Amino acid sequence: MLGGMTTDTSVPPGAREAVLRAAQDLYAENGVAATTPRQVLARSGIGQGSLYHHFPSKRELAVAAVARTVAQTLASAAGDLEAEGAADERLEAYLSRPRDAVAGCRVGRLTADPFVMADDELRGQVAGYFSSLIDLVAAAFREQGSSGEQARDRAIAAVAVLQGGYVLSRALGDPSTMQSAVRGFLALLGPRR
Amino acid sequence: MLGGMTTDTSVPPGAREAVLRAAQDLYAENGVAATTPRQVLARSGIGQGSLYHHFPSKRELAVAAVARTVAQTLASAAGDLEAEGAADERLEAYLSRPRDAVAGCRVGRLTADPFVMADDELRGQVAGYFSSLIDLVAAAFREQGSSGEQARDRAIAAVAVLQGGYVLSRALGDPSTMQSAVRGFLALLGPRR
DNA sequence: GTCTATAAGAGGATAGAC
DNA sequence: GTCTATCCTCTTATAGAC
Repeated sequence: MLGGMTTDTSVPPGAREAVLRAAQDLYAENGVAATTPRQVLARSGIGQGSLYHHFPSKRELAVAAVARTVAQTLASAAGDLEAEGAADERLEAYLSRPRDAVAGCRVGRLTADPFVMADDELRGQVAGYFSSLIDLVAAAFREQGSSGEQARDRAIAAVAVLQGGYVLSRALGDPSTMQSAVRGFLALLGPRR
Repeated sequence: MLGGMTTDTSVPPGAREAVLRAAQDLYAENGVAATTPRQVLARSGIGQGSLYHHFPSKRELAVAAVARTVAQTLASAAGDLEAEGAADERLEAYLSRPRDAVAGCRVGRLTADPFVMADDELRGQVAGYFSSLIDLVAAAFREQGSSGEQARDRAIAAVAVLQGGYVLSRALGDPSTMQSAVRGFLALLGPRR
């Protein structure tokens, strides 16, 4: 094989690629509902009709672009959580890794997006992301010694701290708020590891 | 005095009141950006020009409606956090109180709203809410024995768990996810109280 | 496949009668 | 103060030439 297809971002541009990347970036900035096809065209540099040649509607574009964002974000998390080494170190590495907190979470913000929440498939993509992420984190907690229900509650709390950290950093315009949230959570977790 | 003015919701309707309440509800459902003046008119039952008689623009309506939501939500939190009794019990009561988690946080969701984030005053209202809320929670942690920086980190983590709990409950369409997040956090907090 | 031009509708706001 | 009617712009999507 000559490289994966779903998440490879280092490929010759191409119109379809350019459109998808522009859409992903614009969704990260303003969400799906507020992003117009015109904006996607302008940023990707292609012409009017070309967008509708590759994607029949705004909705189909959103499905494709959100799928990529979900796959990329999940792969990145798995990279930390399924790395080699002790489970507690992997958890700490994942939770405290650098994040552009003021920009917000590309997936989490979609839970407030009316266009996404009104569409079953888009909604399902977001649900799938968090379901998988929680499973990954819960597996690490189980490995580290927590058992069953406790591991799952801790995993959900951990992912919530990150998502809430994004919300607070964004609200306050302060990247350090995410760090405080993670530090506060890890301190509680720490003593008994 | 005959009752407070800023947050009283039990007052004769009146057009301005009806408009504000309709706007607050619609913002909770779809956000500010996606809520049209037409929708506000339809839900409040008033006529077209009447909206613009009370509020010069969509933006001014948003400023007034968001101010009310912030004041109400903060007052509700203060009710729990500044009640009588032990600080740890007030914290637990606040964190585990019933919430419509799948609906999302009326204030937190605004951090993903492009209309809000593009406007300094609206953005400032959201920042003020979280700043005050964190202060309230941090005060309780300090009272309960945590000191200085640790109390603040814990407060930020606690508020993040709630905000992230809303995001996860909404993403998964499952109210129990908020409960798991809070349970996971309280379990870590519990042993050393 | 890509472009320019354009149509149908919704969004935000205003005019002016009552 | 409240209503109906209306205006202009932007959004989404399509048509059709190249």
